[in-house]
Amino acid sequence: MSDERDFLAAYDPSEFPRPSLAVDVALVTADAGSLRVLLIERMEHPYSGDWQLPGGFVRIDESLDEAAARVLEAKAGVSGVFIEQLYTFGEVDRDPRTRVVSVAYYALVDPDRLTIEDGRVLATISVPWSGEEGGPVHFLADGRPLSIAFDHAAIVAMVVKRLRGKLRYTPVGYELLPDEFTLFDLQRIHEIILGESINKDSFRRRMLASGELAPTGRRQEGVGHRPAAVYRITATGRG
Amino acid sequence: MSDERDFLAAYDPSEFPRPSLAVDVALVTADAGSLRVLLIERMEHPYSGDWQLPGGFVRIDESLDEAAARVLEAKAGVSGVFIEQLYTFGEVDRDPRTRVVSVAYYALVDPDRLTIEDGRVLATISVPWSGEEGGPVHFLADGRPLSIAFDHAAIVAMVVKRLRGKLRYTPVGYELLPDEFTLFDLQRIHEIILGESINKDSFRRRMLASGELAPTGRRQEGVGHRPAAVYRITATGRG
DNA sequence: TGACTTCTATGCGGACTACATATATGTTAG
DNA sequence: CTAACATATATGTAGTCCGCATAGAAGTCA
Repeated sequence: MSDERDFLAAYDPSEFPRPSLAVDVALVTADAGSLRVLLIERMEHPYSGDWQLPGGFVRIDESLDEAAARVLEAKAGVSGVFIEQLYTFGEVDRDPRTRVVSVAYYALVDPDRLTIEDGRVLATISVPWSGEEGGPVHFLADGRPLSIAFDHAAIVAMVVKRLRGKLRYTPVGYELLPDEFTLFDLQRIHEIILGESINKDSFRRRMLASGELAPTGRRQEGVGHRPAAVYRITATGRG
Repeated sequence: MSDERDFLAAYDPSEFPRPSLAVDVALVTADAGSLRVLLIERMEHPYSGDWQLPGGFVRIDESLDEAAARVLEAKAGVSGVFIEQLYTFGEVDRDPRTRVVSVAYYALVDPDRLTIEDGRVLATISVPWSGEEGGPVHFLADGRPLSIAFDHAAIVAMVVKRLRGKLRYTPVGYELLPDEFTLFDLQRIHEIILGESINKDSFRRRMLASGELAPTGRRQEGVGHRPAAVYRITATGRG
């Protein structure tokens, strides 16, 4: 039984080399007809000039969830948003410098709550596959392709797949909207995530029947046509 | 920017303490009307006498998937089965000895392919919640409750939740059956995973319409009633 | 040979969705 | 002030899928 030796290694870090442990966070938004993700420009080797997700090493005295929230706050200035663990990436050569295993998280936020600082970009995610097939995705800023560091493109690809999967049975779209919204706003979010158009009437009926929406009594103003009713989420929808 | 300091820590393990990284594997089977999971009795402090999942530390030169497969082979004698990453558990105090972050995997296997050695048990998983609510699960061996080490009960609870979720849109049940099976065998697997009975006719129609089943032309033998047709999985079902 | 058990096939009603049509309610142009 | 316009909202209809019920088929066993 090698358990004993393994535990010595765990107690004494100098005994056996162990992987470093990091978190990377994909901060995702839906805007202008596309999913978008916050990327940071790398200034150092390796992948200098490429773009990466906000990330950082896990400290010895914080949980993974805490590390992800800390990284999101420190490198994207965002806190208090929906954030969830996605998957852990552990290929041996995913970081050319040293062995780094990364626990990937994704966060969802209303684009109005974001401010983009220097050296950051809210890249458009281009998804060349439909449904939940999976596959690579591409990144654009101002219409030009971005080069992505490490395996971070694969992380974002998995986020898209996860979002599409969750949308079939969970009210994930609300996290990408402000507190109050119209049914069409919500439909637009669903269409952006799924990458396909949705039948308007079915969508309305489904959403209103779900019990997750509560009318505020208010309506849109100054929209040049009949104003839509404004809704917010019920407690059950938020759970 | 503290990246520089963090990277020094990554390069020089003695600079900053870093979490240990382990994998734990829940080897799951369906038998005798219940989901079951392989547990190993602990012989040492902490949790001496309690039961745990097969697990081990991730080596510096192997990927997470490789580590999980190695652990499953070394501690359960099983290889070549379905295995998939589940979730990464990283609460600070989940191991009282030292900080250990664990990437949990789950594996599915036909019970006939298992041999249970000394100090192991194929525990029955008792699930006191329905649907995909989630919540705690309990473990029984020979009708008596087992005490579970670390957070491994929570890991298995998440496996059950994941299986129920996957079953709605994926042919996960095949992994728990031998190569050839009847429709009722498959239905029994689904019922065990979901924890509720399924309408027989709807299930038949749904499965046959899915295109994932191919009749072998053979039938059951010596069953005391009309024998059921024997099926195997098509290529699309296996993907 | 006939009773018995389970498999297999078919029919029917309800629930849900996609698509089509009709009506309501605001803005804007003349 | 009124009519054109645009979109929201409501209603209707056909197709699909699921659950339930019924009936026939194909084995074993007394």
